[in-house]
Amino acid sequence: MAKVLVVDNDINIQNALNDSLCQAGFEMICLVDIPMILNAIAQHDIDAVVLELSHHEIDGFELCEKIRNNTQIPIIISSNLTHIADKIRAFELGVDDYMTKPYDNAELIARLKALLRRIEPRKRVFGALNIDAKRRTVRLYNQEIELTNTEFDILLFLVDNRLQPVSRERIAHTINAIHDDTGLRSIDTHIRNLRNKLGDSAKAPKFIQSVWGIGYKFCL
Amino acid sequence: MAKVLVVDNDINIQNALNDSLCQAGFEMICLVDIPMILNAIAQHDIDAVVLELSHHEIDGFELCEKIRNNTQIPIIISSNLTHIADKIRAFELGVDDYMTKPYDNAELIARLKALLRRIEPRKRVFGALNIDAKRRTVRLYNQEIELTNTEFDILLFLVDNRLQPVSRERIAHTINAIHDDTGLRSIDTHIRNLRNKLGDSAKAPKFIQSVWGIGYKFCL
DNA sequence: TGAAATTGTCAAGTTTTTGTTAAAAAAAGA
DNA sequence: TCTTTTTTTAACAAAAACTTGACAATTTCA
Repeated sequence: MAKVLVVDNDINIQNALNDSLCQAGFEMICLVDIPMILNAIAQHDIDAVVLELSHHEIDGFELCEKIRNNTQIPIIISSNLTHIADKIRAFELGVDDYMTKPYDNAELIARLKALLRRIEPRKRVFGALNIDAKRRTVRLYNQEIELTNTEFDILLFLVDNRLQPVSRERIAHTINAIHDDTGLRSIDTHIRNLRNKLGDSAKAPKFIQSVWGIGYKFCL
Repeated sequence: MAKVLVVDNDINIQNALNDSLCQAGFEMICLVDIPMILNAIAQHDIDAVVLELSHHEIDGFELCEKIRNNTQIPIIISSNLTHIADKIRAFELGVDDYMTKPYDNAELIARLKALLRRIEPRKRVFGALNIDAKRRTVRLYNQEIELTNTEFDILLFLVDNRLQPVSRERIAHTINAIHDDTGLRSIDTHIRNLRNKLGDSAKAPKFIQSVWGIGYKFCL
């Protein structure tokens, strides 16, 4: 089931949320340390974030920004701040929903579900292709396929931008924090190896399509 | 810009919403007839729906259901019903957001934007022509048309400067970071190919019109 | 009307980009 | 360290897209 990260240092709220979330079939973890939060998200270990804005130690807006720099993970704000300006600021930072306290946990869960059914986070299933981002495994026709790290990262990146052509530069960025703009052609080789392992071909692509002059796209 | 369908028979709200939406760069239409609503949505003519639940003539919940039977178009509820049960029922019917009156229109717009950026790409629609900038696809009469990169870039540039003539120099700039002012005539060829693919002609242009002595313009 | 300038069209020719392969380089394991 | 795996590079072939130039057609303006 989906795992929700709750960032709130109020123990009572944590407990109440935990009950509600568990009952609704979610898994919940609590973190209040920024590096740990960012790390957990980067590991694809989290499906959604419920974030208390007016935190004691953390600037919630700043944290939003940091999270959005790396991922498009769903974020729901839970806050005492009722001013429109705060809401709008949050939405502009890329937040998906904003609830002002006090609220009914049942509504939070309904909103969470509404958001998750839009995103379909961990379920990356495209026909016979099944990708588990957290475990970093790929199954094709229910049979596991062994990918190298780079191949997996490229596939995930393509899938998360499905139907959109992505340049070799952008692919290089995601698989290699530092890159020197040289060696973009090695991506062609990775794509070729990926295609081979997926039973795909350049001429009649089922999954990865070449986009002339741009790069590649996942076409499912 | 995105087109929002507002389903609310309160004239005051219609007007206020229209002001806010227009200012935010949205286009708005109002419909209160169910067949017309469903038809407009089926035509891919709408990007999002703002739906008043406690309508006099319409059962909002039922309409939600009908809409969801056909499409995954974003739906935001705007309602007097403040009970949790109503909210949850709406979310379970597939609604994306739920605002209880009275609310600040600025918040509605922030939420609308948050939703639309999840749903993805900006679409440019001109009659039968449908351009998706992010996916770099073009549909004419709901049928996809294959354009080369340059053709697509030119079309997008013309569309984004619609009704105003743009010179070959400016077109060349947008499709070619470095250019040497020679070979502007190749743009004529691109235009020709574009017109062919769009079923357009120089003599009786439907989309791309020649502006003698200047260049071309998108005339829709 | 007629000349000059501009645009339309088409068929090459040229350039750019991608596919493929093999081998070298780098990284990871043992 | 040595072996194995993974990644990058280089080279060539193939494919796709772009540009060019010639000529026809059109528009403008004197």
